[in-house]
Amino acid sequence: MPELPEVETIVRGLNSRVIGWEVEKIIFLSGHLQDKHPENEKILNYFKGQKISAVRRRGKMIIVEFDHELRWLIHLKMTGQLYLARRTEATDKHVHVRVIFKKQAQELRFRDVRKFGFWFCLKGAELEKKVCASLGPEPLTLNYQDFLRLWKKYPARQAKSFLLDQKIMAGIGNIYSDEILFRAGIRPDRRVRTLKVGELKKLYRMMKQVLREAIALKGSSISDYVDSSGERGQFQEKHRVYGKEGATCQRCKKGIIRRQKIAGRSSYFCPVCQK
DNA sequence: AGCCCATCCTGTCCGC
DNA sequence: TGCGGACAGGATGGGC
Repeated sequence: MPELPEVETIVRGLNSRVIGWEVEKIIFLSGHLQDKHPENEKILNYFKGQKISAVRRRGKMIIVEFDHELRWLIHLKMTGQLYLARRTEATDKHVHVRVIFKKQAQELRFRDVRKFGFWFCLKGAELEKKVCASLGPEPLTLNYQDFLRLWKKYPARQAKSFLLDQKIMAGIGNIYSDEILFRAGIRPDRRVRTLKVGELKKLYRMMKQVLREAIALKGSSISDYVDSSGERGQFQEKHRVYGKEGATCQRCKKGIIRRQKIAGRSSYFCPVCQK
């Protein structure tokens, strides 16, 4: 579900509110998180009385830090939500974790319909090791020289697969890869090696522009996504191709937006003005 | 190396 | 109204 702009929005929202909040109690409401990570159960008590010192994002992962070395590593995958709600507000069967804070009417909830998401506790060093081993650089802080190095390293990849692979760059998912490629005028199945300098520059520029605009509009809400206050994003209104199969292309007014499985995912593009 | 597929899970939507 | 199939913002591991 959430990609970089959505996760960034959640992290910013939490950062503006929960810093210094003291954990009183953590309640796991369903077993699947502990089944996958039994250490969660063992170290639960460790967080009592601890204050949140920072909430960070790396790719699509959320990291919650405390004043000691144990941290939470959270991934929302397809349908995960992480938001603040009043303690008295009803939960449904998809809420899997509740974090109660001392002297706070709001609690932090982790809700996930499809249960693909994870939430577990790691020491800082292990967490950094795990995250660094699996994630490439952040697209928003990547400079053009390093982007060119990545382009040289993966010549045989399809452009879509290049953008989607978290080991190459971390944070872009199915929606934003399509929106970036549309704005760059590049077909998702173009081989990376065939991209000309002008196209590469445009791809780099559009990657940053789309992600920044999406963050400014607090992400895309297609079905499940809500931010840390339970609010929907607005960037879905700016989508030009994602989910628009059969529509006339807004740019060239000639092409009909096509859906095709590329890089294992439904991909939307204009067959006329994306080359 | 890179692509495709199935898999983890639940819900929704569409056609018959 | 029911039923089956396709599909969903992610990531991984196996096979080719």
